Amino acid sequence: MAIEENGSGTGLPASIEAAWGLRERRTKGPKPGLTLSRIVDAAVSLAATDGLGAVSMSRVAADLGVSTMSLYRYVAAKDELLLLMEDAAFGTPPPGPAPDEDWRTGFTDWAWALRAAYHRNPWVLRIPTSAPPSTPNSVAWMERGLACLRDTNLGEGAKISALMLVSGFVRNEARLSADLAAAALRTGDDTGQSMESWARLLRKVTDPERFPAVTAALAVGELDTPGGPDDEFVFGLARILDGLEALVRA
Amino acid sequence: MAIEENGSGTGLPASIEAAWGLRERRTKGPKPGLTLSRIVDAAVSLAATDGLGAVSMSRVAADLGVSTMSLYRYVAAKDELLLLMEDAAFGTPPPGPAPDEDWRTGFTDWAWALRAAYHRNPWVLRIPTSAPPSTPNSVAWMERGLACLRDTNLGEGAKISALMLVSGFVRNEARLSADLAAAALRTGDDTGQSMESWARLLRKVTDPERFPAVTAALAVGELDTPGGPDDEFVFGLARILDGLEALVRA
DNA sequence: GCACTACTGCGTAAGGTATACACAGTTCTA
DNA sequence: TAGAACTGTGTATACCTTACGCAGTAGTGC
Repeated sequence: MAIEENGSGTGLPASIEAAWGLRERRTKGPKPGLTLSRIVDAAVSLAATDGLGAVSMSRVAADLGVSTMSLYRYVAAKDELLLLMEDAAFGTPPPGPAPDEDWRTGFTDWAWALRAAYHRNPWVLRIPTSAPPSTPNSVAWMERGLACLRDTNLGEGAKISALMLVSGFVRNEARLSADLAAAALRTGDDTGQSMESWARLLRKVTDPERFPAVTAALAVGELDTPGGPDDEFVFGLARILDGLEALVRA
Repeated sequence: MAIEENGSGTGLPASIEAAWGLRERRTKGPKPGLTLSRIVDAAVSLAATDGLGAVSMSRVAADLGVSTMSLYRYVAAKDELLLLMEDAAFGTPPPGPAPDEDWRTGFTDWAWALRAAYHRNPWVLRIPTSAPPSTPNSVAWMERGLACLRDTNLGEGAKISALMLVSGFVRNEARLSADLAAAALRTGDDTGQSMESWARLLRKVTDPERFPAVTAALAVGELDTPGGPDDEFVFGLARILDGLEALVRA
């Protein structure tokens, strides 16, 4: 990602500044035939249909009917395009909490909304992360999350820590279930049975002597009947929010 | 990742079965000049010095003094090599909890040890994840984690959920601090100041009207003085374990 | 000892990737 | 109207993974 020193001094790449609405376009040369958002949209729909692996500069350009290199007039490197794709995938966050809403219900809604965004765009999870959030929608999501914690007695640092804790959890959980779904697709099972096939694998490979705890877990057979697909998420979120609540009450 | 149907029927790729010690080697042809572990070691030390991006099949082969294609006699695809690299990076987990140890202290130690493993091998965080853990050391780490929860009243499903919750948190936290360190390296700040430079960026870009909560957080200035590098980890782990403890006590 | 078989390592090549650079054409500004 | 600035594009480079076929080697069965 090329960070060039430009007038605005944000240290952001030019394309990201453009996404923020800074950086008015120069009026000199020929009118651009493309827009940053048209490029990003094309890349996003490509990722949605064929996966992130299908997103190459040439493929995106071909879908837009332009040459590969013309994309580089809008984006300095592929990294930047990926960053913008991520921003587009998240979109505008849902409205913040109602004025007198309990912080916990607001925060819970926020977490579920974030999870839904990942589920809508699972390819986002395959984008290699590079830096703290700096794109408009990412920061907007952050804003909404922080707003939920507004009326707690947490310090600002703690609020941000709590936010990172929950958003990290959501991302992780989404990644896990996406991996599970992908593995299921590879082995041909349907998604519900992929936990089961993992359990079957572990049973074949773990010896009870060396892996007593794993063996015990497998013995109960709870792994084979995974229950609803939301269970893992519900469990983890409840634990984290319980832990936060203990802190807020203190 | 090519999954071929072989005798053992684990559904695992041949190289991973070899890592488990299944699959005795055939004695027919010429003696192999390489070993799986020599290949993995070379790849790991390459990643350690030059980053995961430097790990290409040709580069690894060159470091071993063999041709690129000979690696494919030991590994069916690069994915498999990456999986084995990850397994090697984690290594054998520390011993499990003492017999009468409190679950919480044992679990805490486990989380810190996992974090240390990530910090020793930050390139692991750049490996795209693909499936639930199925390599020897990964499962061994899982075993040790589950062992900590042995004497709690949690169901086996809940134990696994708790394990995934904590291990996901650790991974996420490690990824975050690695990203921060990488960003700092890009901008030339030292690592301690990278939070500060992120705050500076946000200040430039967020307008108080649209982003009141973010602005408030920035105003306090707590972001600029990040405290110790462990703070975020300590905070998150404490919250999660508090949440788990509430469940265990109930 | 000899054929057979299975295996190893390697050279070549195909098809993909990102992107540096030069160049022609276009549009606004002085 | 000249010049500057900007756009799109073609070409070229330097990578990448990996499919395939071939030559050589080490055991096995006769």
